[in-house]
Amino acid sequence: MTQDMTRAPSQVCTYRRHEFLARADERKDYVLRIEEGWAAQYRLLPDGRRQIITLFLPGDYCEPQWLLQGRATLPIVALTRVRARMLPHSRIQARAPHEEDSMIRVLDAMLALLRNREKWIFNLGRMTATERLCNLLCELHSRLAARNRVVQDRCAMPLTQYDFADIVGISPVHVNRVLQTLRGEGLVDLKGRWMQVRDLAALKRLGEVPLDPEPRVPRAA
Amino acid sequence: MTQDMTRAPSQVCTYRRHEFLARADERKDYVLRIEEGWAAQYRLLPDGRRQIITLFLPGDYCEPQWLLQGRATLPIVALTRVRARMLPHSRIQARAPHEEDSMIRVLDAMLALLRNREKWIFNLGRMTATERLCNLLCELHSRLAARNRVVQDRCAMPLTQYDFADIVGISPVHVNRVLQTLRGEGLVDLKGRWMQVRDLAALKRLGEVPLDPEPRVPRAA
DNA sequence: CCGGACAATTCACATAAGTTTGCTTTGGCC
DNA sequence: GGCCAAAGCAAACTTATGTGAATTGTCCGG
Repeated sequence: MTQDMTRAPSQVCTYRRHEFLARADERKDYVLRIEEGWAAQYRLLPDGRRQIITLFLPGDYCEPQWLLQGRATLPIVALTRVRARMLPHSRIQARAPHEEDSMIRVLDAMLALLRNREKWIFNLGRMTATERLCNLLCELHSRLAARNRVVQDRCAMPLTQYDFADIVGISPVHVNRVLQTLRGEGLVDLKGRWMQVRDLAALKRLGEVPLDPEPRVPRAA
Repeated sequence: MTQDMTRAPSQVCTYRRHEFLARADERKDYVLRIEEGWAAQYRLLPDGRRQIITLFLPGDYCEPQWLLQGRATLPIVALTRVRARMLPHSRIQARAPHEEDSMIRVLDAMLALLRNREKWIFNLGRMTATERLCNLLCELHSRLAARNRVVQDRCAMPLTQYDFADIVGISPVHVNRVLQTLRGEGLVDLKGRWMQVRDLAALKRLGEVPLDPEPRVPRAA
């Protein structure tokens, strides 16, 4: 009864698809580490327009901001069945810096996710539909690869074309058009919850445009 | 010679329009607090496409991430003549929590700017050109008002229509079209580096769409 | 007071992407 | 194994926004 709770095994929780990991303005005294499945943080308008702001993949901390703010700001929904580990703040603070789930590590992961938003803003503002989708596919591929979830250029891809649409800010119909083209050109193959990357280099050429190396006086084209 | 440098008067620096406050990958051991003028953090493509990621207004810390990362990631350029105060890390760390420029305060300001990106992502992804511009004008109005820089519904507005375009992700020509309309409808008047808000309520109705109050299963329209 | 550069404006036209609708396929579940 | 809802797909049509290019306005410095 008097054992150190900060060392006790952490609680695992599961969510079904479309279930909420968090609702707006909900109080939170823990952080989730996704073990399995995908989740998304989003904003939704009464007229139905939805924009996904953050994607959480296996291995991601969801949502580290809770550490600093004590509550969720935006809803988070499970895109698939999700298994996650609950990490109470006390537990995180008790970890030594080099340990897993230590404060620094969690904050570091948080910064990485936040830095990524710069890229998303750029994408939404200045890239064409094709570029946005290629960029997203590259991002997912590399994030999954970093977690050893890509084998032989194949990885799970649980996003529906509606999900894609709400990430890259275009219509579902247009997502379909673009994916058809990419498939036709032999770049990627999305089929049955799986993605097969056939030509990663080409995909990167289309989606990961190089930033201007030398700073010039910035002006619109 | 042996006085406490963390209490010495901080250095003030000035930049002319189009001058860089930071370049990509530059090492930084200080944070700037903008005293006067506007600056922008952006990404630029070789083909000329530019997207502004963050706007820094008087009173903002620019760029707090430097505190945690030790270097800039994206270039920052002065949109006007800028006067800023240099706050070395050592100086910030020496401040007590309740003091100005203390670590908590700076980090807090950082979080506010980062949280704002969620709104920008939504805007770029799911709002029409008119909505985006109205939203931006509302944001600027309220940020300036918070710093007591709005008098009688009038405030400085140093952004060119090219700048607007690179913030809300549309073409300069279209910015012009939309602003004409807004002026014609008596909502706002942009003229000669000044903005006059004639109908703030209407502007908010157009730009600050309410988030969906009750979480539903999110789906594209 | 003038010249030059930058900013705003306008117009005609091009096009990427949205909308609507319906059909087909897939896949989870009883 | 078959049913049903969800997801994928397709075609026709509409539209918001982009492009290119020329004109006008404004302002700062010499």
